[in-house]
Amino acid sequence: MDAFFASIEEADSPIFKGKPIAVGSDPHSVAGFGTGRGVVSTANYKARKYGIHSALPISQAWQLSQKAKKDGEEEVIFLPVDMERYGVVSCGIYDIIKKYSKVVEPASIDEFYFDLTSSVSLRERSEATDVAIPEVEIASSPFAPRNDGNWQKAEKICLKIKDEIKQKYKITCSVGIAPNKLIAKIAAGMQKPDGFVIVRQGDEENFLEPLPVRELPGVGPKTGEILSKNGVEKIKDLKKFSYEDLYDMLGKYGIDLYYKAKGIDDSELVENREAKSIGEQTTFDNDTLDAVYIGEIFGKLCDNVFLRFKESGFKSFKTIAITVRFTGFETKTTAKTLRAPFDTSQGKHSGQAKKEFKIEALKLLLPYLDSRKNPDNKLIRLVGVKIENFTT
DNA sequence: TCTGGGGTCCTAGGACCC
DNA sequence: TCTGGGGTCCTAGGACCC
Repeated sequence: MDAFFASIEEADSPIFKGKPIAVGSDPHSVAGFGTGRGVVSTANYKARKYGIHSALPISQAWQLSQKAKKDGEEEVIFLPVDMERYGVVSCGIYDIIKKYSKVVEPASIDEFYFDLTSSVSLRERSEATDVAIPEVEIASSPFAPRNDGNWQKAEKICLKIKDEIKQKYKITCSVGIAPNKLIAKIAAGMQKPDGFVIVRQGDEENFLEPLPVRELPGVGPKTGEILSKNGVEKIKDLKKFSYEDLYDMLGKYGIDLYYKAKGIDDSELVENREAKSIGEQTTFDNDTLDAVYIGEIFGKLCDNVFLRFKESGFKSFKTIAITVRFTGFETKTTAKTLRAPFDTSQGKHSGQAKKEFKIEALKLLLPYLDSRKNPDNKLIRLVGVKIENFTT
């Protein structure tokens, strides 16, 4: 999906239409200062023109908005994240895709992989084949849609899906059609927003070669830096190295990269991923060592995590982990795996089980509030709690 | 200058077992 | 006094993704 959160807000509230929007934490705009300490989740394209983008500190986004206002442009509309709403839309999009493909993998709240090899013949019998093929122009790209058999049927289905999503939710998405997930993902990102890119069997390497290596999923700032120091800027440059070279450079991940650079990816679609952990964390408005205040917030996090776990359908978990982040961003974690799984389903009143869980979690947190694990009395910026190792 | 919140996966070292 | 090799589980930290 394109600028998913911001697009939904824009579609839901006509008064926002055409205005610059940043969805994220509260900028705390008071008396001419933006003091909020979160980041931007999603900015729509209008706001991106101001230099506002995902993960930008909200205070900086606020500054950019103020500057734009001074220059006679529109102020940015800052909106809180409404996950529940986005989740509902995400499910609706899944349902639309599911009509056209038997195998759908939700990769995140706004990304889906779906397999059209098996459903193309299915669609011959149904409505997608009745859709007129719109003229699709991909500016002088060698990867532009062409007329050829099943690829064209796949193309029709994807155009239909794009159209249904646009009709129902008034938002756009970008689609990549390719022989595997790796290429499809990169292709989908190539022409955002409202993009549509097809990379056929055999074209994978030509498609990848000129792209910056950072375009490969999994190559982030650190790996990018290591690669850059070894003279790798484009995906093409990766091919100068044997996989032994890449293993020496990056460990096991180097082997992955060796194949990715050649466009090779045989990973299967995963339709139902089970959660492996459930956690919540909060950054305080002001760093603090106030045990009562921290305890209160931490207790709420525990309550939420416990509730979400009960809703998950799992019965018990084995590991509790807590996170503490100090002023200066130094972050510590403590985990404890219980001898017996923590059973939330039976044997006790659920209120009792929750209380016991909170006590266990609190035992892990407390040393950070006093000299045991915080001898310098550093102020705390964030606390979090997470559970993992689930059993049914 | 400041750096959210929800996750997944990997690594390294230590404890422990046979 | 000097000490292998295979394996599992656990903890802490880090890279990465949306």
